[in-house]
Parts: sequence; structure tokens; C-alpha cells
Amino acid sequence: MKNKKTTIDDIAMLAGVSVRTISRVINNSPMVGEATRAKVLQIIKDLDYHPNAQARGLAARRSYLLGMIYDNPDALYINNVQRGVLSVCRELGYELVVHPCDMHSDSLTIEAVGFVNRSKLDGVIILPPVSENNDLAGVFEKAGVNYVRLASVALDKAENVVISNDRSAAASMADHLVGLGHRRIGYITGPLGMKSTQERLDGFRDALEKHGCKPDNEMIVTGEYTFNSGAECACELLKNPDPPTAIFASNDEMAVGTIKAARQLGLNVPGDLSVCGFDDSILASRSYPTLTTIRRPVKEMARLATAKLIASIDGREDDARAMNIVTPYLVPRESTAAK
Amino acid sequence: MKNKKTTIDDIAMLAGVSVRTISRVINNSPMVGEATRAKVLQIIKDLDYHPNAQARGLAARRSYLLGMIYDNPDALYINNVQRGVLSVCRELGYELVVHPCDMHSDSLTIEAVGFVNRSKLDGVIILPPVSENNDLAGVFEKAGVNYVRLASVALDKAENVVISNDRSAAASMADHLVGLGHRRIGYITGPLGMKSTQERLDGFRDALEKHGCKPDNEMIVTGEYTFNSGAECACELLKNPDPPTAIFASNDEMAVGTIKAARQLGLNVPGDLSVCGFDDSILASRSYPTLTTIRRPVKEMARLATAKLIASIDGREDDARAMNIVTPYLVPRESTAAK
DNA sequence: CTGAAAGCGCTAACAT
DNA sequence: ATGTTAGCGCTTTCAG
Repeated sequence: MKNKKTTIDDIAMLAGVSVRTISRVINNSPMVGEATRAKVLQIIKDLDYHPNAQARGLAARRSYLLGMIYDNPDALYINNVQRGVLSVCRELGYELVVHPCDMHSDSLTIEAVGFVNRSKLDGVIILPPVSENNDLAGVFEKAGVNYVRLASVALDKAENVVISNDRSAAASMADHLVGLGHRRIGYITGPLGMKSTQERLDGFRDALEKHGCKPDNEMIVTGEYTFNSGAECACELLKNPDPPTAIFASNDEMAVGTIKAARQLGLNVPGDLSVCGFDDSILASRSYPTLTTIRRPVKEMARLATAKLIASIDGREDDARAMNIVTPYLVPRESTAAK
Repeated sequence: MKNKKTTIDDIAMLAGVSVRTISRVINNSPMVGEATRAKVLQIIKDLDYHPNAQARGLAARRSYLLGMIYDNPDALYINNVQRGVLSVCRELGYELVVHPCDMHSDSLTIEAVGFVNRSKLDGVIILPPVSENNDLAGVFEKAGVNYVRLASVALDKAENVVISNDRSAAASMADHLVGLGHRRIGYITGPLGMKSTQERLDGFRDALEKHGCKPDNEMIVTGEYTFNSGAECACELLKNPDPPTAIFASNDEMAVGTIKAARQLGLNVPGDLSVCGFDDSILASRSYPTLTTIRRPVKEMARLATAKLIASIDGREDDARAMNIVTPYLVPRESTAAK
């Protein structure tokens, strides 16, 4: 790299004080005279000095590195989370190390703990669906690793989770459809093991029940959160003797698949069939017709999670324990219409 | 964290050898007896020992951290690159620190160098369009920072760039359209400053010329690589007294915008108008009709770039200097048809 | 409020 | 082929 990196000693030298003092100003310790601090700061600036993060970490047992663990094919979601996390990292002087993994691997937990130990991460943020793995959380807990999970239910202590209220969001979509006059509404779930699948379905069902139109079991089919599964499930719903007038696919990929299936069956959306999704991914605004969907404040969740994580790292328990729950909201577009 | 981290000394203790030897086996030095190595490895495994990356880095002036610098709104692209980079990182024991930035900021270079110095990164991968900034590259060069750029032209020494041959890809799309009988073809460019814009346009123009149908200037309009700009540019092309029978939008977002515009004008795609894009993003397979486009081997480029970067870091000059150029290829779908 | 000095865990000359 | 030991650059008791 550079010819000769300037070190804390150089600064101490020039400032005519001990390294201890320099260290104090670098770490914003209040126990430094104003004059001294100003002088040191100036010298640091003049020399464009950057403390060596490794040395700092080694001595202080802190790396100023956060990790992000996930196994999610949705690039848009990952990217959104990443940006939210980074915006807070930047403010607070942290860097982000990304770590996709295989959530079905036997060695997931070992691998994950290895990752944080190896890189000496100060904490990790875990994205769904990996975040639903309680073993992983347990291992982190036991190992004393700071972590925050992004989830759709309160599956951990307040300081370890940020929640998206998918249930009430799904309910609001049900309200929307009923409000448009739909009574027979098909629903395509996500994979059965996932919490978000259950939450969204429960929200949908409860809302319909409240409106007095409990859905038949045959109006609820199991998808995989994929485009193709959406198309297949939609066909299944639509070939029912008494087909639905609206289909709520529990994510956008499946909703777009549903639109495709409808088109192939000669149905007009939203004329013959209303379709809606969940996520407000890029597909929603680009599809034809554009998709009525639910927007999750993903970036905001990520910001909250990061702030919370850093609060834990800093030992600010109160901040860390603050309850963080965000509520997604409905974005009406062209794909839903009055019956 | 853990009660008592096991260190290299513990291992040395148990193995009955010196730390130097342990260090050697950790770093795969050949100068260790087979028996000794095996024994040490076993103990390391038994104790689940992970060398402290910070201490290692501090002593060896190496962090095993790579950076990725970008300013690109295309989440899919970023995500693809990221996965490619990570796949090589994983094989070679590196971690990835992500760093979005503002390419129009005055302090871009200062900020970027600060980033690598602060985190003591071993090297960085720069994505387009930031990769087209020669100042940045120059500063890295001068600071002795290892870097590799992803680009569409050879704008640096072989060891510092991996190239995607967008020009020939655009040409093959032109061939495709001409092959379908189209002669009057509209073209929507990207933002004028970008290399990829120029390369794709040149490839398109050269190919058409070769086929003896040089496009009118009015058949070439300037877009912004966005959905809306695509729709607007398409309208402009289509309201021409002698409208095109095909439109080549130089990325998928604009191509989808073009399809939307055509629909609004009552044109059938591909019946009345063939449309094609560039990128093979998720939109291409989800749009209606599905989009004929160009697939860039993005992940492969990222892998090459990472391998090259690590070769530089390791001082394996030959590997680092190997010429890396990938050629995107055409993916035919429903949106183009014979005239 | 400030200073001297002992590590943090590992690597790499220099020996053997 | 293996051991000894002096740092790498910073934080942090413990004194002053």
C-alpha cells in the first residue's frame, strides 16, 4: 500500500501528547481537554490518518463489522435490506459483510457461527426465512453473538427481532377485495413451513370471516412463492366449478403467474378476475396490468434492525429492547376492480 | 463472546510443537512434516479453533476482505455480481464487504480510498458505471490498492479489468431482427455518458450497416435505462410517419416500457411490432409477451474478476494478467417475430 | 486530565 | 523441518 502508513504514534509525536490521549480522542472519550482534542483532531486531519481497524479490533475486541445472513432468492428484497442496513452502518461507522447460506444444510449453524467467529463480527442480522430457524438463534445466543432477526412474528425477545405485521396487511387486502364486491376469493399460500405463509393466510382468513364470507378450503391452495407455482395454483382455482372472482396470491411472483394463467384461460384481468399480490416488488409496477399489492417497508425494517443491533453491541439495553414492529400497507393498482 | 477463546498457543501446547509450526499449517506452508500437519489439523478440528482474522491481518498485513464498489440501481445485477464474487470468496477464504456509493459525489475517490484503507481491504471489485471512472482507478493504482473493474471495453490493463463484449451481443440482436425480415428498426440507447451505451449502439449500427440497412438518425433515440424513458422513447419512435417494425431497447426495463407504449397505441407485440431488450433480467421472463433479450454472463464475469483480483493479491502475475472477456448471447422469446 | 507499559493473537525473520 | 522472538497498531489497566 502506501509508502509509510502514519500510525497513532506519529500523531502522538506531533501533538506532543501520549498515544493514550490520541486513543481517547479517536474513541470520543470525554476525558480530554478541549484544546488538546482540537489540536489532535487537526493533526489527524492534516495527515489524513485513519486508525487501523484491525489493530483497533484486536485490542478492543471489536471489529466494527456487521454480518447479514440469508438464503433468499428474492434479489430485490435482499438488495433493499442491504441498503437499509448500510445506511445505518454508514452513520455509525460500521461495515457490512454479506453471507448468503444454504438454510437446508445440516451444517448451517456451525457454518454461521464459524463465519462470525472467523471475521470477528460484532453482530449479525438474519433475514427470513433463515431468521425462522430457532436453532441458529439459540446457538448465537449461547455463543454470546449479538443478532437481530427480521420476521413476521414475535419469535424471540424484543431485542432480537424486528417484526413486519404481515397478518394485518393481508387482512387489509381482504378488506379491499370484499369492498370491491368480491365474495368468492381464491388464495395462494407460500410454502407451508414458513411463518409468513401462516401469518398472511391467517390475516386473510380472519378478515373474510369478519365480513361473513369464510372461504372454502378448496379456495385455498398451496404455492411455493414462485412464478410457476402461481400459474399452476391459479389454474387449479380457476377450473373449479364455482371459480373465484378474485385471487389473492401471497406474493408478487405468484400474482404475476396468476395473471399469466388467467390470460391463457381467456380471462381478462381485472374485468373477469381481480388479482393481487404481496411485496410490491419491481414486477408489480411493470406487469400488465399493474398489480395491486402490499408494500412492506423493508428498508425501514432493516434500518431498525441495524440500529437495534448496534444498541445491543454498545450495551444500550433500553434502545435494544425497544419494540420494533412495522405494518405493511396496501398499494392499489390496476389488477383489482369491482366485481 | 465465548468464555475463553482458544488461541494458536493452545493448539501449539496440545500438539507439542511451537506456534510457528501451527502458523505454518494454518497458512498451508509446505515446510511441515506430514505427520505433524495431520496431528495439528486434527487438534484444530477437535477444538473448533478459528484463527483470529484480525490478529492474522495485523501481523500479515492482509485482511482476507474484498470490497465491492458500485452505484447501480439495478438490484438484480448487483445481486448477481455479488453471488459470483461470493462463490469465489468462499472457495478461497475471503469475505465480501459491500459498498454502494454516489458516483456523482465530488468526494467519491477520497471516500473510496478511505473505505479500503479503513477496513484494510485486500482488494476491490468495481462495477459499472463507477468502473468507468478513470480517476478512481488512477487513485487506487497510485495507492497500491488491488482492483478489478467490470466493464464493456478495455479501459485498463488486462489485470485490472474483465470485459463483457456488449458490442458483438448487440450486433447479434441486430442480425436476429434482420433475419426476421425487419429493415426499419428503432433503437433506444442508454444514458449518453456510459460506455455500455456506446458499445451497444455501435454494435447495432455496424451490424445493420453490414446488412445494408443503415438506420436513420431519427430511428435512434436516447433513453435513460429506465422503464418510463423506454415508454417515452418508444412513443417517439412509433409516432414517426414511417414507424419502425421493430424496436431494440438497449436494456430490459426500457423494453418493457416499450411494450407498454405499444399496447397503449393499440399495437400488438410481436404481431405489429417486435421488441427486444438487453440483460435478461427477471422482467424478461415475466413480461407479456416474454422478452427476446441478451443474457450477460454476469455471475461468470464476477467470478473471473474475483479470481483475477485474488491472483493479483497473491502476486500471481500471470493469472492476474490473463485476458478475461465474456460474450453475452441472445435469448429468443415471444416478443420478436417475422415481419 | 494525561502517561507508561502490558497485552490482543498471529506472522515472519532469524536461528537451529 | 521446526523453534524463538520481535513486532503489527491500537486499547486499557494502573499510576500520576
